[in-house]
Amino acid sequence: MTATRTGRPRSESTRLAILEAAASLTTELGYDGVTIDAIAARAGAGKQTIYRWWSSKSMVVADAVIAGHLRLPAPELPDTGDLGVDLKAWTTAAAAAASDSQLVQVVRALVTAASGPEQDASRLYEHITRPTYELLVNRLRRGQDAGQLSAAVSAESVADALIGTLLFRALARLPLSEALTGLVDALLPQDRGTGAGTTPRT
Amino acid sequence: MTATRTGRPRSESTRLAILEAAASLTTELGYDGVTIDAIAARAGAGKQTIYRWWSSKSMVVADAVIAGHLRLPAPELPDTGDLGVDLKAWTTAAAAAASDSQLVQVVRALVTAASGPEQDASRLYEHITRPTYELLVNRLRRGQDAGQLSAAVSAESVADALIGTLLFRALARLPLSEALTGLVDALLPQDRGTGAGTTPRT
Amino acid sequence: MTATRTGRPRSESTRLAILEAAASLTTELGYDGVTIDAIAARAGAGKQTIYRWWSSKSMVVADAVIAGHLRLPAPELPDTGDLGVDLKAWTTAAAAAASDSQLVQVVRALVTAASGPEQDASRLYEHITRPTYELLVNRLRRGQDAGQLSAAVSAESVADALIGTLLFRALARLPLSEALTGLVDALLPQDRGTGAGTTPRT
Amino acid sequence: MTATRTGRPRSESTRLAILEAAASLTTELGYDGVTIDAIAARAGAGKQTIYRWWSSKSMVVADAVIAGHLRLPAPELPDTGDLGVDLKAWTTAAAAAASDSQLVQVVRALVTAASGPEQDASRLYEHITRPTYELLVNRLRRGQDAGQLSAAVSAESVADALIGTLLFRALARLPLSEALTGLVDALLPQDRGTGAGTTPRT
DNA sequence: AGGTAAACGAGACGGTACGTCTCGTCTTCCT
DNA sequence: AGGAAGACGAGACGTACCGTCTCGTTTACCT
Repeated sequence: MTATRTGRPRSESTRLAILEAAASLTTELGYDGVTIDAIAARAGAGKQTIYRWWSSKSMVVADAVIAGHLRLPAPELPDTGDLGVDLKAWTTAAAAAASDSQLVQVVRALVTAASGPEQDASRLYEHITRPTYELLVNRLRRGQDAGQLSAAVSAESVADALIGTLLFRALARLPLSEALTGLVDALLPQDRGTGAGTTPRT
Repeated sequence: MTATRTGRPRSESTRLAILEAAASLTTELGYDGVTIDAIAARAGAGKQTIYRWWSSKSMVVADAVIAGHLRLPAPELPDTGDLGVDLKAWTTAAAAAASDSQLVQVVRALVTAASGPEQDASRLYEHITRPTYELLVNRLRRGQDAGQLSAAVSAESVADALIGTLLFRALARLPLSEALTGLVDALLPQDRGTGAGTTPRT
Repeated sequence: MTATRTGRPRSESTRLAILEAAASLTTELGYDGVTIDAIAARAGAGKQTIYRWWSSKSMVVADAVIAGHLRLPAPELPDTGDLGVDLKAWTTAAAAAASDSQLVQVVRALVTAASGPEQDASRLYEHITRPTYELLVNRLRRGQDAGQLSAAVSAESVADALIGTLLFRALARLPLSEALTGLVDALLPQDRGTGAGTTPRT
Repeated sequence: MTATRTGRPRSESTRLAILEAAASLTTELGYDGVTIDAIAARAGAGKQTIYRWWSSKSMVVADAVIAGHLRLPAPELPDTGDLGVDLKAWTTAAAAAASDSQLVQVVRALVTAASGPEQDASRLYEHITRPTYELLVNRLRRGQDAGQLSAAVSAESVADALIGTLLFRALARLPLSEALTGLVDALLPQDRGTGAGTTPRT
């Protein structure tokens, strides 16, 4: 029994223009550089229109990410049947993403946004972090089923370690590739001898 | 051949008062609630005196952390000779720290500060991140020497994974304890059977 | 074809509150003691609202003068038919005004304001100086028509001399009354024998 | 009983450098643009040295004027024996000075400085205004003795009118030449027919 | 067709904090 | 003791955004 609303309906084109503006401004200036005024100006919208539908800057940016207007550093994770090969592919893609300063910019924006109200943070987690996280966990579980990863280890913990390493070294501006390769090697001991990662780093 | 400086020397007491004020305001109001004006007012200093020595709010707070005016979530890492036991201790301390919202607040401040100019970021890394990182790496290396961790894995990668997991789950406001326990178990397979972590999480 | 303005219209009550605040602060503290911050605070307005409509402190004060919120040292000039009598009345009123330090304060503010951008200066001239100037010139012309002032002299020059004398001696903090009386006597020779001004000053 | 002062004597070269710096800065930036810091920097002096010997910015600038480091708009007043001719010469020189924007700048600086403490103002009057004023008065008195100006008029009032007109029209940025010419014509009626001023201005 | 109601753009509003500027004082070393 | 250097507390400056508040206009649904 949805109350039949009267009055002018919400403008879809304005909604899109606002998300688009938020996305491009975040990419260009980083999260802190984005302002509601600038979003409104670029979108050709009134500020009130933004405040009518979103509670804060962080929610606008979060929605822009969720709606896909902001390209996200979500490395692909194939499933060739060989977990080691697949994780190396993910590692390579992640390292590439981390070397793209615009993507890192967006990550920092999301970290900052996630520092905001609990409600905004969980919305971001649900739509952004969790999909990647569950993709990893599921692939790891299939690897365990195939005997490529010990069934005794926690797939979630491995996913945490992979994503955490990615996040830590990206934020700290440290080289990423060897760290992830080394981690995969440490977790998949039987993979010995196939990659650069087998040589302990100095 | 230090250039003999002339003019009134920098006031040490003012420097300390500013760091103290920055620390107490961060604790009370959180990072976003801190303003340069408030720091200056509480420290009994002029704003210019702050801007003369620090480039931004984040650097003042970072210096307060470095100088120890703000307690940092730096979990202790003992060396009992048993790497598994020591890492579990570190894990427990880390989880406790992550459940202290004030400490998490400070971490977020540091992440923000690390998003600034390269120079500021590396200063932070040198003084804050690296000590913890190297502590972990060294302990892990001693564990490898004692045969408690495979000599084939990269100690750095393991440290990255531990710190990364801590950072990721703290920022995402997810429970931390099991993730770290599970990771330690995964990395020290011979430790099987001694902890709660052996039961795969659901 | 007035451009149809959009957006919230300018608040008249705020405009008045700002002018009122500027006027009272000038009277209380003198021109130099007035600050934009104080005007905003007393008017209950934001600073930006002041800067949106006025280019500088001096223009706010000038507008307060123009709008009549600040009493101006504008001596009355009657028209009794006898130019000598009328100018003596103006002289007396001017001398009284010049002995009021608050009024002199305002004059100094206006001189300072007139030192600013050409546009501001001419606005002040149009609204403040010229009315007084033209009043004098017109009265002098009627005196010439009545044969009380030589038709050969320039009425404008006489007005310049009167106002100039007033300005000079007020700024130099010199006694004003005798100077103006003496000037009137010098310009209206037929008025001989009626005033104190006939006795040369020592 | 002159106390024989001990210690290092005041540096004459520094005193001169400060006055020189004050003069050049006033010319370049106008009175409001001058700062004690800038004077100190340009003079290669410490700020304390300035504050030790002068009470305020206005006194430094005033001293610079008095000491002749700032060229003043002091028109020459010859004495050919013909008062009309001499005043016309003065008028011409004054008009030329008023068209020199740097000189007008200095005049405005002095007006502002004269708005300061009574003590500073009278010092300025004594050294700057009065010499010019007395020059005029004396020349006018000699004109009266020669029968070229009515002995009944007040020489001081005429001097006030001349200087006042000059000041007024210079500050109001109005053309000066005709105003002064017209005034001279009005005061020296016997001068009829010799100058452009006889034609009433429109 | 006219009326009602909500969303729209624009932009002014009261505020807060910013980072800069200048003031007049203070502190150090040097001459 | 005077002087150059320059840090200090204080506080005003003019700007940038915030989130709110009118305006006039537009676009739907409901008589």
